[in-house]
This record gives sequence, C-alpha cells and structure tokens, in this order.
Amino acid sequence: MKVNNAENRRYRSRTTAERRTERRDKLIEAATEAFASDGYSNTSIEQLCSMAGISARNFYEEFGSKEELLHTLYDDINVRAIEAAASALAKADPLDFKTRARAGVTAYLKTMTADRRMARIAHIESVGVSAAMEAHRQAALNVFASLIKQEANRLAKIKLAPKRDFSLTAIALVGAIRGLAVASVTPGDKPQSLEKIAAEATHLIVAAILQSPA
Amino acid sequence: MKVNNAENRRYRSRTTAERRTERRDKLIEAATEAFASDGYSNTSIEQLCSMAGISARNFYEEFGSKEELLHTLYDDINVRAIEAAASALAKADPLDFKTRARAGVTAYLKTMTADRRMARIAHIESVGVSAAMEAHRQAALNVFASLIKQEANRLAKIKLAPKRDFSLTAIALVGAIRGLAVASVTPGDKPQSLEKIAAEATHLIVAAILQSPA
DNA sequence: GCAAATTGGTATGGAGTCTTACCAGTTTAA
DNA sequence: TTAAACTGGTAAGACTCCATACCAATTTGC
Repeated sequence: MKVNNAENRRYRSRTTAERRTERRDKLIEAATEAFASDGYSNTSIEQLCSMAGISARNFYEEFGSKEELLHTLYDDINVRAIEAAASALAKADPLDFKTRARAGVTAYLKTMTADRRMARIAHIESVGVSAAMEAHRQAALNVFASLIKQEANRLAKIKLAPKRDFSLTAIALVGAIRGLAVASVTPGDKPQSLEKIAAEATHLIVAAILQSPA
Repeated sequence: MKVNNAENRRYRSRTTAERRTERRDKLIEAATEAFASDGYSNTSIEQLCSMAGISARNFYEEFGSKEELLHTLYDDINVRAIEAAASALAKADPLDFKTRARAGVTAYLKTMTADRRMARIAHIESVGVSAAMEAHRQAALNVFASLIKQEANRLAKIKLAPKRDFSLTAIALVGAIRGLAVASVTPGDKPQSLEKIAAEATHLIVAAILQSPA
C-alpha cells in the first residue's frame, strides 16, 4: 500500500532527494572523465553507468539521454565562467578600462580552465553534436559576446572608447579568448601561466575596443 | 582471363582513373551537403552513397571510412584557405604591415567562406570527432598560428613591431579569425560583408602585434 | 516480522550501422 | 559474338547501442 510520505522515506540513511543528488553527481563526474578522455561520441550510457556505479534505470531517472547530460555539463562550466566574468566586471572600477578587462577575462579563464576536462568538454566535445546542442552553444556564445559588447558600449558612452558598432569586435574577442582557453588546456602545448594568457587576452581586448578599425 | 591493360579499359567512355575521380567528386559533393545540413554524425554511409548515386562498394574503393572522407573535406577547405593567406602575404609589400595583414586575412576569409557548407564542416562538424581527427585539426590550427607568428617575427626583425614571443598572440588571433569566419556563415546572423569582417580582423591583427601587452 | 519501497543487475527487443559478399545486368575489347 | 570487366543494388552477418522491462535481493518504516 502506498503511503503518503513515500517521498521522504529513507534508504541507506539518505532521503530520496539526497539519493538522486548523489547519483546525479556521480554521473556528472563519470561523464566529465569519460567525455574528456574518450570523447562524447565514443562514450556509451552503459559505460557511464558502470563508471558511476549505478544502473541504467537510475541514469534515465536523472537524464533523459546522453545529450541531456552533456547539455548539463556544458552549462555547468560555461554559465559559471561567464557569470564569473560578469561578476568580476561588476566589482571593478567603472572607469579603469584595462583593469576591468583584466579582471573579467581573468575570472573567465580561471573558471574555465580550472578543470581541463571541463574546458575540453565545453569547447571541443560539445561542438557539432546535434542541431539542438549547436543552437544552445551558439546562444551561449552570443551571451558572452553581448557581455563584451555591452561593456564596450558603456565605455563609449563615457568617452573612454570610440562610439561604433562593436558586434564583430565582440565576436572576434570571444573567438580569441576561447582559443587561448583551449590552448591552455591542450596537453601537447607547454603549460602557459594563467597570468600570461590573461595578459595576452587583456591586451587584445583593450586594443580591439580602444581603436577604431580604419 | 585477366588482360594486361585492364587498368586502361574504358567503361561508359571513361578510363578507370576518370571513373574513380568522378565517383570521388560525387561523394565529396554529397558529403559536403549532408555533413553541413544533417551533421557529420547523423549522416550514414548509405545516405552518402544514395545521394551520390553510387554503391557502397564504390564508396569503400575511394574512402576507407566516413571519417577519411571528412578528413579529405577538411583538408580541402583548410589547406586551401591557409595557402591563399600565405600566398597573398607573399605577394604583398613586405614593408606595409597593415596592407599585408588585410591581404592575408581577406584571402583566408574569402576562401573559407566562399562555400558556407565548407566553413561549417571545417569549424564545426570536424570538431571532436575522434582522437585522430582532433590531432589533425590541432596540427592544422598550429600551421595557421605559425604563419601569423612567423610574420610577426619578421616584422619585429625589421623594427616594424616590438620583439617578443608572439606564440599566444598568434593563438588568440587564430581564434578570433575563426570566430569571425563561423559567424559570417551562420544563417541566423545578419550577413555581414566580407569587407567589414576583414577590416575587423585586420584591425585586431595589427593592434595585437604592434603593441606589447603591459 | 512484514509489506512496501528501492536497489543493482540482467535481459530483451528494436533500431541503426558498418563492411563484406554476392548477383544479375551492362559495357567493353578483341 | 563472347569472355572478361565492371556496374548498381541488395542482402547478410556481426556489432553496438538505446531504452525499457523484469527480477531477485536489500532496506526501510511500522
């Protein structure tokens, strides 16, 4: 007979919500490792379950599909990185362009490259997976570009930058920052310090926004 | 009985080599269309054969696998674009930095975005496909970065740019140029003129190389 | 203790794919 | 004309994988 508080029943000293969260976390950790090392397409749901130590049924209780799990992973790292950048920007001196640029890009890169598996998933494994994932990824890139564009417009308004359309500049800068992020987590390359990479990115951002293209 | 000149035997007025080339071309065109619209992973070999109007056996005579076909497509567009850039650079005035940058990047973008399907394949569909493809793609990106780095070093030698390590700058610029290329072939966005995009890229290249990061 | 809830593991059906092999028909060269 | 070469289509076997269903075993609350 079904009881009212079935939802709150404990199992192995954990509530339903706790058990689900734990399974979810285990799956996320397993997927982070598997997607980054074997690649998204080469990883099967069965393999993920085996690594996470849960059954296939539990998998489908948490995620509707492998792609949904990738989607979650992507947002995990990407949203965090962009929010870190936005938050750093918000805290920085509104009148010191260079310091702001450095703070924002450093926060982004620091968050994004803290776990190289995550960076790989966000910038490589998530690319070209499906039409839905691609739309989501493009939207996320647009958010990042908008953040840069918005800041550039703000600077233009207070005469710290020329007034112009920064759309293409923002797109280019997003590409540059992503390129640096990927390079900094690619094993083959010599590991560059975060400071050097952030300095390079800062330099590029300031140069791109301060001067008008001829 | 096998005759000696079987290789040169004609069929439908075509030599063996001609027939193979024609099939190859048909497969490449079919793959360009299918990979760009349906995505690489969603395209089956059977589908490619059907589109190209050839049999599965012929497919395997030309390409060992679907990935080998993608590999060919990738090189097709990417090598051409980088060579176009290098060639434009070689022809440009060795002392006029800005003109050189514009010539190089315009040649690259023009070649890369001439067929938006190709651009999509090179920058999206080829990403994260397999370890082998990924290594190949990274190597190609490094070639592009080296081209930029080499030019920057040349400029430094003749005192048109500061002398420093341009490795990270080159990586960032490759990312920026790729970002612009992808944006210019993404349907949703308003189609920007090649001139505007090239101008933005030129501006960024000049700014990044001329000034030293603080 | 016992019924209900929950678990991991296993099994299963179905779909999709790759790759090779075969076949009947067409075209060629002699 | 005729044998050999070549063709497109189809079939088949072997995989892999997804997604669901089932089951025996464990744990819980009462």
